[in-house]
Amino acid sequence: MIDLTQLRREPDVVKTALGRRGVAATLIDHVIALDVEHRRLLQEAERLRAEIKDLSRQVGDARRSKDTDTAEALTLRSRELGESERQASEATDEVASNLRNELLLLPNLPSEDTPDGADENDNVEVRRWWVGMDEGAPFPTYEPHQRLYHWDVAKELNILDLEAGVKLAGSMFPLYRGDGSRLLRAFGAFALDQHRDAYEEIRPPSFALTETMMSTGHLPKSQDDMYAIERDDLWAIPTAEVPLTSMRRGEILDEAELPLRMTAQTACFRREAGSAGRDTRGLLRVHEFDKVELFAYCTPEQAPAAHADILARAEALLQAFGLTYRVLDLCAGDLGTSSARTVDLEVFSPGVDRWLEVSSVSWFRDFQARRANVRFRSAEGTAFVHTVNGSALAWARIWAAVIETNRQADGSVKIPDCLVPYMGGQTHLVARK
RNA sequence: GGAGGGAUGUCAGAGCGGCCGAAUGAACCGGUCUUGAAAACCGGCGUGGGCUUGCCCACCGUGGGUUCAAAUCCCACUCCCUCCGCCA
Repeated sequence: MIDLTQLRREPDVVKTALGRRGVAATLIDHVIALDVEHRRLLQEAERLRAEIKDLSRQVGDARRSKDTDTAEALTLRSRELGESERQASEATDEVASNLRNELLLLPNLPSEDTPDGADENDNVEVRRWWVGMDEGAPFPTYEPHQRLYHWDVAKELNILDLEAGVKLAGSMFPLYRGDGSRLLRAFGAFALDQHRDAYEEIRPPSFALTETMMSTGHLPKSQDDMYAIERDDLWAIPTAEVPLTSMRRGEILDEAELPLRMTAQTACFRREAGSAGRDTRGLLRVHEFDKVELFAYCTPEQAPAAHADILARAEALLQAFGLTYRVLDLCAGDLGTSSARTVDLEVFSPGVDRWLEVSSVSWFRDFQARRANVRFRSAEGTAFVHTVNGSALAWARIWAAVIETNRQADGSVKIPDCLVPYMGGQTHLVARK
């Protein structure tokens, strides 16, 4: 949620900033008008309530001094006011609720460093990395044996059974088998171990309350992309960001606790409502995938470093896996609702011959903290924390990229060295009967 | 799923329908005393909102209701504790 006080004080700043993401100025003017109306009604309701409270006190005094006539008269007067107060309060609540609903739909202000642009085509490529780049090696040219789709490689090796997934849960719910499943486990175990030095490992619930989904900004706007369990009023989490951001919801943290860093691997559920028919092959786009998330509550001053740390860790994993990747600075038009600044990581996967998004590292300023009401106390008083988070990493696409990139001429797939201990010493995936 | 008990500030813990945003104690912050510390004593000490910056309003698990007036009475829900049932 954006800061209403800021909207009042500098409406033009907000309009310009949100205009960069395509929000119409008239929409913001409407919110401002609602706010003015709300305060007008609020004052009236509060004035009436103050008067009733005062009369009630007088009734009490009159009753104590056995002045029944005065008490009766005051009671009558107060009862009349009560009706007006009830109406005024209802009107106030209605406008307040409209105001809140509109406010919840407004996205965050992009940071100053976020590049201009309308959509993903305007994202700015910051840099690329590939094995040997530091020693002067050119961008990799991939061999023919690496140009096989991962779903075909997987079939040869019997490590993925997409048909079985379809049978169980419908399309885009993958089922991993044998070493394929073990590889997935290795990814998660390795990554979580890498983050242990600074991030507390959390295993949160896979479902969340509506309120929890509201806090990160996934509701109400992206409702159609979420799986709902209506009977129990729960939602399947689309990322561990959802539970982690709400872990300290409604609390005031001690400044000394910050930055408070956590990591969690969870299943992530996404309906992908807007992308039916796109990327339906293999693991490019799936309804359920495992992901390790890095998260931090921090002070505004700590936020840039916290953001940089998450990005560095995600990159370190990609480098450890030996994958080619690029870093994109997302433009204002492509930013997620809650984010002020986002950097995406995309790996190049030679089989499908495409860049695949495997991480998104975002800084939300106090947008989510305001929704979740997470504050910190310092010498200067209390203020909302900043939240930052990022994937390190989303495993389905990493799995695909490793399978394609590391396929050898003999058809086996070399396991990245860092994962070998997590694969029980196994160095290659080979066809098994 | 059934029966009973509970939910009040950072914590513990009072609270009669009427100066109750809330006693008291602890913690914490400041001061006096002290060479220093402890003790003692004095003062301070929740969050949010509105506007005429001094006042007003809201908040005692959540949401409704009764009343001139609700932390207090009534209803529903949530969570915690105890017991029974079921269960990986």
